[in-house]
Amino acid sequence: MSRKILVTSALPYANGPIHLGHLVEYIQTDIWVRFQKQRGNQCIYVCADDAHGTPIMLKARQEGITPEELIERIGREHQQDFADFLIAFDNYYSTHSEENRYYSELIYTRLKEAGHITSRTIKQAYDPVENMFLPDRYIKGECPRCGAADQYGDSCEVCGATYTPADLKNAISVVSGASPIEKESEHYFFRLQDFEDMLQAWAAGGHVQSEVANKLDEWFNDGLREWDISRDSPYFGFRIPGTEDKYFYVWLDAPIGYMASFRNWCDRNGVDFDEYWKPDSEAELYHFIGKDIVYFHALFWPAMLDGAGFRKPTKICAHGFLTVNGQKMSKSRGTFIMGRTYLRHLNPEYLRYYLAAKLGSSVHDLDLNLDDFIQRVNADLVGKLVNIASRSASFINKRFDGKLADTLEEPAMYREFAARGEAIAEAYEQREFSKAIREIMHLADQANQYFDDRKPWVLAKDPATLPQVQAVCTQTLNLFRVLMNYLKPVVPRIAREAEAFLRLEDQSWDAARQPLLGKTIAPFTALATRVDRDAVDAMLEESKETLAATTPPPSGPLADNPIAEQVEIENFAKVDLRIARIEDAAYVDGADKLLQLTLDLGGEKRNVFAGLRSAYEPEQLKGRLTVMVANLKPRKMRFGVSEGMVLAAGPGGKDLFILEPHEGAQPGMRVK
RNA sequence: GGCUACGUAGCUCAGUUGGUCAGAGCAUCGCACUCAUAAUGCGAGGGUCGGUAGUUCAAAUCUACCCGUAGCCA
Repeated sequence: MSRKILVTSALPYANGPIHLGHLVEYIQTDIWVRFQKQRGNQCIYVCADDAHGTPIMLKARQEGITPEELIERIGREHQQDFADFLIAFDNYYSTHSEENRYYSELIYTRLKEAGHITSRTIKQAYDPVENMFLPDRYIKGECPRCGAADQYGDSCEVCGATYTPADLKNAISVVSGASPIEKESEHYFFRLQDFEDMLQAWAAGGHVQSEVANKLDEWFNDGLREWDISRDSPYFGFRIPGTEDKYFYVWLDAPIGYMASFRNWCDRNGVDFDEYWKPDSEAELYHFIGKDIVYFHALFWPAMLDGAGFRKPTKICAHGFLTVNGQKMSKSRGTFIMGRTYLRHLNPEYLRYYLAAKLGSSVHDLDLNLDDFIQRVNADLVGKLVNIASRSASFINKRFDGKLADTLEEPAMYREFAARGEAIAEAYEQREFSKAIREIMHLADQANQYFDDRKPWVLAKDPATLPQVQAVCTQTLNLFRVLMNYLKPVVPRIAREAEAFLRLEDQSWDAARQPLLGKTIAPFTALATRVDRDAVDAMLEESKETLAATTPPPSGPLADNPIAEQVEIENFAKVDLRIARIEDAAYVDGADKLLQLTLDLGGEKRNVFAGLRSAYEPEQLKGRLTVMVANLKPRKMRFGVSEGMVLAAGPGGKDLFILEPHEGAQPGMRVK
């Protein structure tokens, strides 16, 4: 009997492009879904862009467009990337949709009515310039433990300390550069602890991997706490019903996006949504996710569903992270590879094959070793598998007009190949893709051995044995056909081309039980070409370049010191800037930062103390023109009175650069 | 810091409950073959299974500690 299965991959965030790390998950899910469909199950694969939250709001602002415009563009790019990697979603949607608003409000309302929502006032970091509350990642400062500069508000990347934004020294808002203040606000909370017993029972019921269950036990032992689900305006998201300026935290409506995307698909395909989501649903629900978001999917999500009267997931399938050449993906090494960059140089099915060959059901990280990738794809896919068809088809095409023999040369062997299908299917079902691939390649070895043993190239030389050649090659092509069928979820396009070559329709899993006999096949054309090392190198090179070009360094002058509030021109006019000649410059006794400058304003002389000593020798400055604030109120300092200031740029230390006018400017001229 | 994983031949990985478990593929070397996209077949070399100490008749497999790697700490 055919199963009903709804499958999701985690929703990619709509603020940047898909990279190879993302693709592990979509490829893993897609292979599993294609397998289920090939087995004859009703399997629906939905996904969507995760389109809400502060980062999207700010990125849109930075680009000078609306959040809607941003998520529309990113969503389009995501879908194109997925399509080109042969990820076959049944529906790809967005969390910024009416269906999602509906289900978010519905779930929230039901949770609230059941008493699972509370509210209270909390203190939070607030940007007084931008008038917005700041997530931890939007506050930077010095680590309170080790003093490292430029650390985020939640933890220190240098020493690993964790803390709250209030602990940071010299904290600034990344958005405006202002010092954050603490401000109170009412927040809404989801009482996760109400679901502790239910979650413990659920987690013990085989719905998560053992490693994940361990992790959950740890969390259970710590005790579950309520979850902050509201954010204050301004926020790009859904407003919470019954409030004026509170929004659902993006992580509340993101998983609900699974339902919304499915609902959207149901409405267009006449399928009953409730059949899949009602509490006693017989349909299966699988969520493929990265191990970093287990918390949301194995605690909050089942609790929300349970509390709102929906079914819980059948299984949470968490996978590990992708490393490249044994290390975290790195921009400087060129191993932070975008999906699009890969596609410009390499065949998507090769990545699918390589990842499948290494993917199991555990949460282990997996490594894309590029040397191994080249060898593996060339040896397995081209040398072993496709070669089986290539070497046997040439005889059938040349000697027998493309016609297969009427009987198999070794039927027992064929039956054995067909019988292995169940074990391979079981490996796919359990998400042990690497095991399935090992099995398939082991069979491919046997097919090559068989062909070698029969030596059709020898038999073909003697007219008496020529008929045996047809039998041997028919046997071999039949073996190839079985193997290709087993590998079809992984390399759908190659499999489709193989089907075309064998003049077959789209093959179900069991189709290969019946051998192909007596039929005429098409001429063989190359199904896969070898990976060229130059293409891999070019991809790495391009990854270095595009990242250098497209992603501005996170700490540039504008990021470190954002542009200040607007001022009226009258305010600017109050500042009297003049060209001045540095007539003399000298060190100041007892001051390690200052230089004493004597400035000539074209008649009038000024004495100015400037903090330039770390960057300039007095001799470098003498005789130069610069710009000074001429009407600055004189200020008495320990070393004398400073009558103005010169203009310079830079963060300080050696990096200070005084302004200098173009040729022709005269001391005393006003700058405006 | 606490916790969770992981550390097996040059590379990528298998190794169910401790007893032919020291393996596979690729890479390397030798031989064979020439049908095939120089693709295949046969064979060989290569690891004291991160380290140390235990439990046991017996440990890659269990325990403790240490070293290294990755992640989580809402």
